Amino acid sequence: RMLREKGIKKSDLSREEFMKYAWEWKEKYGGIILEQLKKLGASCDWERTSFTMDQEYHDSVVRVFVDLYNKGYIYRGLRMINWDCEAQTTISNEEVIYNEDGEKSLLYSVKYQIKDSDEFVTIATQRPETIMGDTGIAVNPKDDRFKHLIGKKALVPFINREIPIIGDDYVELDFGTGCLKVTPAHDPNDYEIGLRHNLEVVDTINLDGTLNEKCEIDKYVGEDRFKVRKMIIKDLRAADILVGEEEFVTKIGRSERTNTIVEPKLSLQWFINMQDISKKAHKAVMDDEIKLHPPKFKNTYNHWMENVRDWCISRQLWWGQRIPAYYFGEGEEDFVVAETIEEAVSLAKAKTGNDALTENDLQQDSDVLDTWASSNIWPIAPFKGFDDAYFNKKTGKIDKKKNPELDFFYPTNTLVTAPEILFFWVARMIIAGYEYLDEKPFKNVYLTGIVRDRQRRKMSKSLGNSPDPLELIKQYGADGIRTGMLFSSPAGNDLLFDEKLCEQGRNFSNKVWNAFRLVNGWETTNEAQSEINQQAVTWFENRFNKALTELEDHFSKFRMSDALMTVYKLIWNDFCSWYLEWVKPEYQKPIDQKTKEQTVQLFESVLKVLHPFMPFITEELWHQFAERDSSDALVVSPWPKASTFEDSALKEADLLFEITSGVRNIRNSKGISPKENLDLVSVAKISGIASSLEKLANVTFKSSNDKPENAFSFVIGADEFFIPATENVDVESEKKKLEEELNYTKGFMNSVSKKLSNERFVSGAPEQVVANERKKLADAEAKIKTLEESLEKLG
RNA sequence: GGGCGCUUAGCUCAGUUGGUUCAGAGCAUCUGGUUUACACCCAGAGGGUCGGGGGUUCGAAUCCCUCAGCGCCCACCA
Repeated sequence: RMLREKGIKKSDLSREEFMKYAWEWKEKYGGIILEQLKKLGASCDWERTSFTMDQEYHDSVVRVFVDLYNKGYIYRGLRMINWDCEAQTTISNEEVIYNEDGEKSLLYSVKYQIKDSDEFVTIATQRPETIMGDTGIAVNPKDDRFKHLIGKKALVPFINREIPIIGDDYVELDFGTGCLKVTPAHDPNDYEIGLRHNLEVVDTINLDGTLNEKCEIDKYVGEDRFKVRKMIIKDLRAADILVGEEEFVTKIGRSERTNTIVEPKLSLQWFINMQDISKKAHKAVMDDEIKLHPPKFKNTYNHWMENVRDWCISRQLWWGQRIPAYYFGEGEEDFVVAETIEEAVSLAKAKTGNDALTENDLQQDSDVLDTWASSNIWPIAPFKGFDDAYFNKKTGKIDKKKNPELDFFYPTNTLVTAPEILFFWVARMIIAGYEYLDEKPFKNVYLTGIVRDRQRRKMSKSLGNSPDPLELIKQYGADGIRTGMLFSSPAGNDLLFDEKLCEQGRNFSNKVWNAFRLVNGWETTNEAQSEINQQAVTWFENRFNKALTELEDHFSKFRMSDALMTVYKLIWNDFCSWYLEWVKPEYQKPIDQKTKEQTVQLFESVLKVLHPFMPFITEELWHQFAERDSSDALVVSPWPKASTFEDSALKEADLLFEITSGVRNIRNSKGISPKENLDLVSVAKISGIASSLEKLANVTFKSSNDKPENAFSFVIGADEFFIPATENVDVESEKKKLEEELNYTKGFMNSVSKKLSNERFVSGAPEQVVANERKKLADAEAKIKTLEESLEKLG
């Protein structure tokens, strides 16, 4: 495409010149991609980049082809390819241009006589010039109009060839006439039908687009196919068997090079027989020896593998590994397959018995291998697995024990790739892995989503909706972008890229940075650690371990955005909003030495779990907290080990937070400033956390059985909390609030007791579930009692 | 046409074998707050009949059937 934009046509170039341009492109853009990855903080071994067209890799690809050929997996077979009659060459699918609006064409209806009968069938065709290549007529077996004809013979107009009428589902009931002429040599679909029904192949068109003598009508021989179309229409009309002409729009393919209409042509291509070679690869995934993430792709994989088709590996291109087949004649068997031309010569001599053969008598296949036929050995080739030292040519197996690098990297942990190449690439790597090492190439396959924009459109050059990574990094920082992208990549779904998420990521980096500024700025004192701070530290240690356990679970299931969200909430809500506020000394006052040290330690643990998402800021802070050299860098520091956590410590803090929120709620709704210290009265037994509560909620706690007269209140569990008011409390609105809560609780209690009075529930449900319901009932009853008493008091 | 999957708050998505108040999170929205690490911020609130209908069950977002809509992969109309 780049060359086309420069106005250079592929036909103007030789293979060598084209390759030069292709390499230039690769050097330029391959380099840019690597630099972008580095800027984004991808943690890779940059010394080990590899490329499938590197000489060594190239040699491995050729070696594999020869090996698979010798093992009998590779064969030559017929397949439809695109032929350019003017340029006299095959062209790849990419070089066929389809006019988006289609081109107007005519659909002709032609009568074919049924043998030994006066009956006719009418077929529809765009290409009457191929009539002489017809070797069958197909109808849909469900078509009542025609099914009585199946098994009979029809006669091809003018030449009276007898052709069978067959039933095939391929035929549409409501297109054309419902009868299809089958011309296996000149149409890909007809070829497939022909294979299914063992139809003869009659190739009536020469490589230059003229008809040959196989069409059996002398005046057409040597004439161009389009001229013959005009001639035959005339003849059909004259014979009174052309019964209809209908205009319709068709998408016809034209050659990019010459703009001539592409001729489908049967040609010998190279195939890999997939049936046997793919069996182990199929089983490995079905048995979870290799795990696909998300697991739904297991179904897709299974279906593909069960119906695996032979793989056509030759491509009519220049860029790629040339097929190492060398021809010495025109016959179907007049070729040899060899890694080098020298070997080919000696093989050819042996095959022909002609000792005079030289390199000049051999012609290498002009096609190259499908790109996936080289990338399928990606887990092996970069580690030189196919070198003579490790690859046994006789057995066709690799001994990885002799190759420490390969032994170390094979199998690798996880392959990260896009779902649309699950078959093209992933499945074929697995197949190659079992073929050459009898072992899986990787343990996990993580299939990412496709990056789309906010409107779910794919990122594309023409839409201009793909942002420049470097520009984004300038705006939001690499950490911000990574975080933004991971926020939006739930496992197995497409990744809806939105700059807003990068902004959220940037804000998060900022939050972390500000937390650092706070902690780093604390002066210390020798005072003993207060009970409050000690409680806070204990709580956060437990909270951290719980989050770490969750995090490990998410990672093990490859749920990246969930993992990120766990860390995000741990830091923003638990560490910053609760913990730091809990231990934070008064303005410009010092903190005790022990709490500061513990806080820095906790902060460092938090940095560790954040590091995979935000490598830059976490590494920076890691070195701000202490003098550390590169061997102590965060990126190589050990991942924290999840230890057990005390649920009781977490529960106690939950109560603390709940009461604090209750107080804040009242402040908010009554317009009381957070700075104003309030009295908080309750019978609740919270002495253990009272001092922490006083700090976090800015209250003075008074344990008392007396309910204050003029007070705001809220209920937690079965306990009521009062904040005595200085002004008169609106009794009605307090009552209303309590009544609402009472109603809700009563409704809840009803549903629970209804459940418990159901004989079948109590006897049917597991004990644990029933016990839980009973507890719910008891709690609700206690709460109702409290609420009712309070309402009574309010009158 | 064949196969796979999806439909839960305004948006993007969690919800593991049906049973802890299970209807959730983040963002967005709304209310109040700035000499105190952070307005790129703090505190709080509202918001969903879990696509429609039917069934199984003591109990369904979760299992089954059906209808509707959407997406992806493969094969593609003489």
